[in-house]
Amino acid sequence: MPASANRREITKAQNRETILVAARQVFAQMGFAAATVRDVIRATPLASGTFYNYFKSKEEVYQALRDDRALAVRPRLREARQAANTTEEFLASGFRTFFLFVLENRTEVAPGAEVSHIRMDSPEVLTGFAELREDISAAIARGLLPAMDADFLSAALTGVAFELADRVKAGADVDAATRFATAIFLGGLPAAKTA
Amino acid sequence: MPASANRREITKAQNRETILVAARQVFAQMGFAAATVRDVIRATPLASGTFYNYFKSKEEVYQALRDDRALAVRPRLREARQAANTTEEFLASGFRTFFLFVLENRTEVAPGAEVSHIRMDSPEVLTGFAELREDISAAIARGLLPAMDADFLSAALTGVAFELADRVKAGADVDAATRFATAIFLGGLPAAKTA
Amino acid sequence: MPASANRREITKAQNRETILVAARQVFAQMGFAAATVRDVIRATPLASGTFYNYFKSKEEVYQALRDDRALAVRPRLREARQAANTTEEFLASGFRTFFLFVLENRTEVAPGAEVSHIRMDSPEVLTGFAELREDISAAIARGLLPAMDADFLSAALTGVAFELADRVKAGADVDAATRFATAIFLGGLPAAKTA
Amino acid sequence: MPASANRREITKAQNRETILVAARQVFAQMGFAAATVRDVIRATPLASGTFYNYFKSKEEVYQALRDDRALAVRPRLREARQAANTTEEFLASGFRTFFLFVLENRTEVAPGAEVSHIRMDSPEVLTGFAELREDISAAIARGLLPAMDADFLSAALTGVAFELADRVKAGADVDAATRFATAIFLGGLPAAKTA
DNA sequence: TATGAATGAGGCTTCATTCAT
DNA sequence: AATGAATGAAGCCTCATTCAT
Repeated sequence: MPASANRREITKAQNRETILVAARQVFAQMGFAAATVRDVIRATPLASGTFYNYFKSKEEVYQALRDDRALAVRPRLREARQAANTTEEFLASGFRTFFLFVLENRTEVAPGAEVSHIRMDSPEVLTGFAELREDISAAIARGLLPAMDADFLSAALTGVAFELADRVKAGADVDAATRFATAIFLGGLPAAKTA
Repeated sequence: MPASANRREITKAQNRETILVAARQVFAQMGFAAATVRDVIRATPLASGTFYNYFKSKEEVYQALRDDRALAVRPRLREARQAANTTEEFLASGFRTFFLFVLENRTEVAPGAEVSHIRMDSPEVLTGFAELREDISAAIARGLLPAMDADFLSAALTGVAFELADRVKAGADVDAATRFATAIFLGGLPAAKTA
Repeated sequence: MPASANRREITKAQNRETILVAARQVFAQMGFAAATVRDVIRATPLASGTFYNYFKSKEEVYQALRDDRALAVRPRLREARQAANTTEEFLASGFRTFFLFVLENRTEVAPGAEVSHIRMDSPEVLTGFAELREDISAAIARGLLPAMDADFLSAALTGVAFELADRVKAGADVDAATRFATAIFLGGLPAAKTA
Repeated sequence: MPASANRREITKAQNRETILVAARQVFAQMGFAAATVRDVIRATPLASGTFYNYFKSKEEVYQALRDDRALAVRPRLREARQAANTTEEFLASGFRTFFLFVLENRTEVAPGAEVSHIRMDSPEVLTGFAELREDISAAIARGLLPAMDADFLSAALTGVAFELADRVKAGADVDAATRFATAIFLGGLPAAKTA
C-alpha cells in the first residue's frame, strides 16, 4: 500500500513542521526559558502525546529549529563567499546574505521577552562556524584576504554581523549596514568615514 | 539603637550577596533556563522563604546580577575611553579593559550549558550602551574618531568586543585580542595582517 | 470507537463525583475555611494533578457542590408549591419538602467546625430564590396568598426554613417543625399556640 | 509610675482596637476564608510580631469581633424586649433594634466576597441566643406571648430577623421591615396583607 | 513591648511524561 | 500514529510563627 504509506509520511512531515512553527512563535513570544512543552502543544491542534512522537523535549525542538535555520543559511553564505573574486565581494556578499536572511526569518518578539542566545554547539551550527573559518583560510590562500589569525577574524566578522543584524531587524537599511561593515574590514574607521 | 539597626542592615546585605553569589554559580553551572529558584536556594544556607524577602523570581536575581556587573564595569570603561588621547588609545584601552573585566568575572561554565544572553534592557545595562555612544560622539567631536554613524560603530565595537571576549575566556591572550580588535578598527584587514 | 469514548466519559464523570463526595465530607469535617485542596485530594484515591483537571480551586468545588444540591432540590420545591391548592398546602408542602431534603443530605459535621454559608449567588442558587419569588407572585395571583411584598415574604419564609432546618438536623421532628412554621405564616403566634 | 502604666494600658487597648478594625475591614473585603493574618497586619501600621501579642490566630480575632458585636447588641435587645408591655411591642422593638444595629454596623463588602456565617457558638454569642429564649419564656409567663415551643419560636424569630436584616442592608426601609416581621408573628400572612 | 527578618512547613499548581484507548 | 486524561514529582510561593534586637 505505497500510497497510504506515502500519505502517512506526509502527515508525519506536516506534524513535525506544525510543531516547529508553533515552537518558533512560542519561543519568540515568551522566550525560550519561560516557554514549556505545553505551551508549544497548545499552539498546535495536536494532542500532548503526539509531541513525543516527534521530539523528546523543548530543548530538542530548539535544536531542530536552529539546525533548520543553520541548514537554510549555510549554503547561501558558502556560495556567496566562494563566488567572491575580490576582498570587498567576499565581505559584502557575506554580510548582505546574512542580513537578508535575518530579515526574512525575523519573528515578532513580544516586548520584554528575552533575546535568547542559547549556546550554538549543535553539529549543524558548529559546521556553520567551521565553514566560515574554512572559507577564510581558503580566501587567505587565494589571496583574497591577507594572512591573519582566522579564529580572531572569524570572531570579529561574526560579532559585527550579529550586532548589525540586530540594527537591521530594528529597521536599519540592509545596504547601509552592509557598506558599513564591509568598509570597517576593508580599511577600518577611516574607510567608514561619512562623506 | 543605631548599632543594632546596623547589625540588621549588615545581615541583610550579606544575605543578598549570598543569594547573588549562589545564583551566579548556579546559572553558570546549569544555564539560566534550566536553573530554578530552588536550585539557587539549595546553593545557599538560607531558608526558602528568605529568598523571597530579597527577590521575586530568578529573573529578578538575574537582572540584579547583570546590573551589578554593569555598574562595576561601566566606570572603568568610561574612564579608559575618556582618558584616551589618540584613536588607537581610545580603541585599545576600551577593548583591553573589557577583556580584563570579563576574565576577572568569568565563572566556570558546565560543559553543555547554554550561554544565555537574556535581554539586556535593564536601565543599568542600557546606560552602558548609551555611554558608549556618548563617548563615541564625544570622540568624534574631539577629532579622535572620524565622523560616522555612531550607532553602527557602537554595534560593531560591541560585537567584536563580545565575540573576542569569548575567545579570551577560552584562553586567548588579552594582548593579542586587544591588538587584533584595535588593528581592525584602525585600518581594517590590512592592518591586522600577520607580520 | 464510541464504546471507548464512552468508557472515558464514564471515568471522567466518576472522577468528578469522587472529588465532589470527598470535598463534601472534608468541608463538613473541618469547615470550608480550614479545608485545603490537598485535604480534598487526600480524601480521594486520585493524584494531585487530577484535581485540577476538574476544578480550579476549592471555591469552584464548593460552587459545584451547592449547585448540584440546588439543582436537586429546586424541582422538588417547585412541584410541591405549584401543586398546592390551599394556602396551608403551599406553606406546609414547601417547608416539609425542604426539611426532608436537608435531612437526606445532612453530612456529619465535626464538632467545632464552622457552619460556613459561603456566598450564594451562583446562577443555580439564585434561580432557586427567583423561583420562590415567582411562585409567591403566582400564588398571590391565584388567590392562594394575600397580596403582599413578595420580597419580604420570600425572605421571611427562607429565614424560617433555614433556621428550623437547623433544628431538624439537630433532631427535631419534621412534622412538628412543618406544623410550627406553617402555623406561624397562617395565623401568627396565636395559631402556633400549644394546645 | 502609674501614669506611664496607664499610658501603656492605653496603647495596648489602642493596638487591640487597631487590629480589630483592620480585621473587620479585611474580612469584609476578602471574606474570612480568603483572609490571612498577614492581610490583617498589612492593613495595620503594626509589625507582624505585634499581632501575636494580642491574638493567637485569625480565628481568635474573628471570635473577638463577633463577641464585641454580640456584647454591644445584647443589652439593647434585652432592654427592648423587657420593656415591652404588649406582644406587638415585644416583637416590634426586638426587630427594630436588631435592624438598626445591623445598619449601624454594616461594613462595605467587596462584590463577590463570601457572606460568611461562621459558626456562632462562642460564649458571648450563645449567651445572646440563650437570652432570647429566656426572654421568650418570661414573656410567655407574663402572658405577652401564647404558650408555645420556645426553641422553635426563637429559631423562627432569628431566621426572619437575619433574612430581613439582609434586605435592610440592601436598602429596604427599617420601618417597613419591622412592620412586616411583626405582622407575620402577630397574625400570619393575613396580617401582613398589603392594604 | 514592638519590630520585622528568618524560618521551613506545607499549600498551590504546573509540568513532563505515560499509557490505555 | 493520535489522543488526552492521569500521574506524581517538583517547582513556586505564602503563610503562621519565632526570636534576636
